Amino acid sequence: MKGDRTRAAIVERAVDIASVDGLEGLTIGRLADELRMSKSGVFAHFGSKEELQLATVEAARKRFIDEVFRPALKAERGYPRLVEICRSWLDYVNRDVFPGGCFFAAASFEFDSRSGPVRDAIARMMDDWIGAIEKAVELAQAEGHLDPEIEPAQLSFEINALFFGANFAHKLRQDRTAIERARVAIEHRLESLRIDGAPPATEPVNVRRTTAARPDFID
Amino acid sequence: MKGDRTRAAIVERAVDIASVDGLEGLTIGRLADELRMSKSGVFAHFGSKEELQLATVEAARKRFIDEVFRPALKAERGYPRLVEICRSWLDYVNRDVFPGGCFFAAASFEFDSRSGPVRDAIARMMDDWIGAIEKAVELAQAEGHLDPEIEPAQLSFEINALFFGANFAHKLRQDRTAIERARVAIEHRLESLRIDGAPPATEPVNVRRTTAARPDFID
DNA sequence: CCTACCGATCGGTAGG
DNA sequence: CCTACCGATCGGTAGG
Repeated sequence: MKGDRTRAAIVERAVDIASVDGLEGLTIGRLADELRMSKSGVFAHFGSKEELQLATVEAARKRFIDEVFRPALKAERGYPRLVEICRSWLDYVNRDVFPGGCFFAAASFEFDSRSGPVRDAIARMMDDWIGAIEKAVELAQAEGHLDPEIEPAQLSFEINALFFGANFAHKLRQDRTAIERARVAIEHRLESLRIDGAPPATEPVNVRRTTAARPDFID
Repeated sequence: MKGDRTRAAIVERAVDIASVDGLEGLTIGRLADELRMSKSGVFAHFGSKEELQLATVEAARKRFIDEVFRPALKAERGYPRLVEICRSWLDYVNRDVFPGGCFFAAASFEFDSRSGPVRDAIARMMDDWIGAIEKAVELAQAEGHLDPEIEPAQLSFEINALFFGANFAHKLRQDRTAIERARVAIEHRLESLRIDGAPPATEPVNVRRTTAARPDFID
């Protein structure tokens, strides 16, 4: 009982640390310090750093589903739900659900050239998530809301790419137009595939103009 | 002279290590082992780990420009060059110019929630690179090849996002359709903005169908 | 560029 | 859940 609550507290803290400093940057000593526990007290809950990392990925997965995916399922099945999943994702980055931005974007790029159980857990999560977007596309097609010719795997690839692009521009470039740019790109794309008469997205699509360019890319 | 060659060898190795294990995962001890040098021999070239990281980012920048950007400049100014920059980027991931995939995608997501000179160097590089894409868009507009209404910053945002999505799907998901999906998405988008009569891209755009979906995203 | 070393921290263990 | 400890490795230094 109490052990479970302690473990949960450790793992939630681990998720926040890892979203900023990475799953390899996560250390048992730092966790212990921040939670005012002994290192061995933290360690005992997991038995190895790898098990701690796996528990951290799993906790991040649950937080992601609770904060991003489940709320979007309330939207009407078909085109509205597909749009809502995308808006929910963009809102999740804006809301700082993880202090370091999207946990799984960071973890994906950290582990994409490694091997082992941690990489596999991250890849499984991303397969599932992209599969969920694909399923939303298929449902929108089945409802007669979306062009039946578009391949769900292609569209979910594009949507996910724009999510990562938004996270990147928002966090690294501190570009305050990033989220809106991604929303506009996604909703223009979806709108171009929407069947006449299907329920539209609730807000209009608007592009804002900003300034641009740096000349001196080559030294 | 000889010191310069040694330093260059250290830094090239550092780039390869960091593309796989990250700029924080890069250690002086491992570099020394792989290059059969003493730790202090490696260390003396830089004076601190941070300076080593900065030298590593700079070497990666040069390799990126040589392998991705400069070759694409040979293409005819305007629409053809814009397409060629995108193809060059996708080819660069396919060719394994860095063993861990795109160095700057990995570095961007590793440092996007940190502060300091290393983060700033990565952000500057990405600003410059995205600025170079913007400039290619502006040139295509100036040549009368591309819709003058599209905002260069919006289009370069979308293109860069699809690059990251390609790197992600190719490296983490080991999806062999990833590069082609990104190419199709980018070239469809560019084609939709191309002015009638402007020089087209050299190859046709083709979407291949593949299988999809996993059902059980929520446990 | 080397040997030899420093204190701090890493993941992990023993024993309670 | 703790104290007390282990060998290995970290970034960095002294002195040559």
